[in-house]
Amino acid sequence: METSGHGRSALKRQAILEAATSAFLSSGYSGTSMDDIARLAAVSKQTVYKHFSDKEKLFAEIILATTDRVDGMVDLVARFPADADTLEEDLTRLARQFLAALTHPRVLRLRRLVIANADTFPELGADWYEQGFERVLATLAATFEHLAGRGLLRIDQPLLAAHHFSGLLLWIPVNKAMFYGSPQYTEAELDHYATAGVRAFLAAYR
Amino acid sequence: METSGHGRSALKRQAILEAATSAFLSSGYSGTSMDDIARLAAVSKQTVYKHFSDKEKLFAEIILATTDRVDGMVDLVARFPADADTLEEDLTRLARQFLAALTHPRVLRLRRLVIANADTFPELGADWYEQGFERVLATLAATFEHLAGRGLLRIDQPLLAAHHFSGLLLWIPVNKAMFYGSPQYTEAELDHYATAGVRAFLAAYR
DNA sequence: AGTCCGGTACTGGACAGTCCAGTTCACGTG
DNA sequence: CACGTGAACTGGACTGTCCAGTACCGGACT
Repeated sequence: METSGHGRSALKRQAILEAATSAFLSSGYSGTSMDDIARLAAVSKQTVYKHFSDKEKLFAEIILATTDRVDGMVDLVARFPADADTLEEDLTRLARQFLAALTHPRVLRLRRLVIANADTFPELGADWYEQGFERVLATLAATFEHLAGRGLLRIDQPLLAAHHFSGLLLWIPVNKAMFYGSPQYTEAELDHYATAGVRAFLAAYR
Repeated sequence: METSGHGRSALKRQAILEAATSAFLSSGYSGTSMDDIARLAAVSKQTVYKHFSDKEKLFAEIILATTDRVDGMVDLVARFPADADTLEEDLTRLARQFLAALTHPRVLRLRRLVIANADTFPELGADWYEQGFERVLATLAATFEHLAGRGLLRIDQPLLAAHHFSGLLLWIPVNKAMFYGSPQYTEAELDHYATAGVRAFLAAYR
């Protein structure tokens, strides 16, 4: 079974995945019917069932597919420059990119979707957290440890520091976004969260 | 309509509320049927509908009823002692109580329930956040401002400091709990989160 | 002509909300 | 202390709707 071929079948499969993703994201798991998905993909329901044995499998595939996208974020963190002169500036830029990534409406809705169905699909929530979040945090911890080795930061528990870094940045906007529909943050707001968070982080860990 | 009377009707109403709460908390909104609730309350379905016009109203009432419980937390924060000698100790105790309150399994499940249905019941999510979370944060900000006035903390934006305080403490455990079923944290883990978070906070804000 | 594939109609089950016929309970009256 | 009365409650049947998953048919391509 090829995942990105160009045959008719592969194209239909792709169309179904895209339709299902957008449907699940905007209406939730139980709010989306297989008929909706088929209609949106311009495909018969039969074809949907030919590619995915049931609704749960389709849902799981969509959620897990999104964990690839954290690779970019991991690279970003891994390539963080260790330059004493521009540390605050560099950290702020990194923070800003964190915030942009995690307050992206699509990511927020995905997050809500996973949380909402964590009871029904326990392994999905765990996978998402481990493959997505913990991977970034581990990389960030390694980066901090490296910076500490150069004497740029004073850190004894790198992973804890990484948690604190993200907590300072993300708690407010992400938390709020979970309870409200999906507030679009302005650039200025995100800049403010980034600079304030980094300032507090450096005050604590430099 | 008395809310806590002892008449037959009031007792039934109470039974329905309790049954519905536990059903919704363990099975979610759409996973709970009105028949389930009636059965669990040992009451006829008709009686349920006599007290609550429909499922949405019943759900809303349950969620909003829980916002009262933050009063205790608000009091706790408002009565925070301004003593220079024991500041770290006092803050750690407060942090520990925050953590205990927010990692209580019931609170976590409630939180998931609200987030999961924030699309369907937008005003519920907003209310919960504002009546619950923001109230505590505002009180905490006022307390910090007071401490800053006494020279115990160095704070220019009290509300931001309150956000940072809670972010340092809660981001890890709450975030994780959203994605996993409901991990029971040990006392030792919570102590660790509290002391580490407070240490970082004081390093940044003292 | 045979084989595959997509569309449509169907099945079985769940569930919100209604209706009704009969029962229990609280309570004031004789 | 009986008795009657009205309100609240019960059990269950019923309607209309929605939906996951399946069966079947007719047309296209080979």
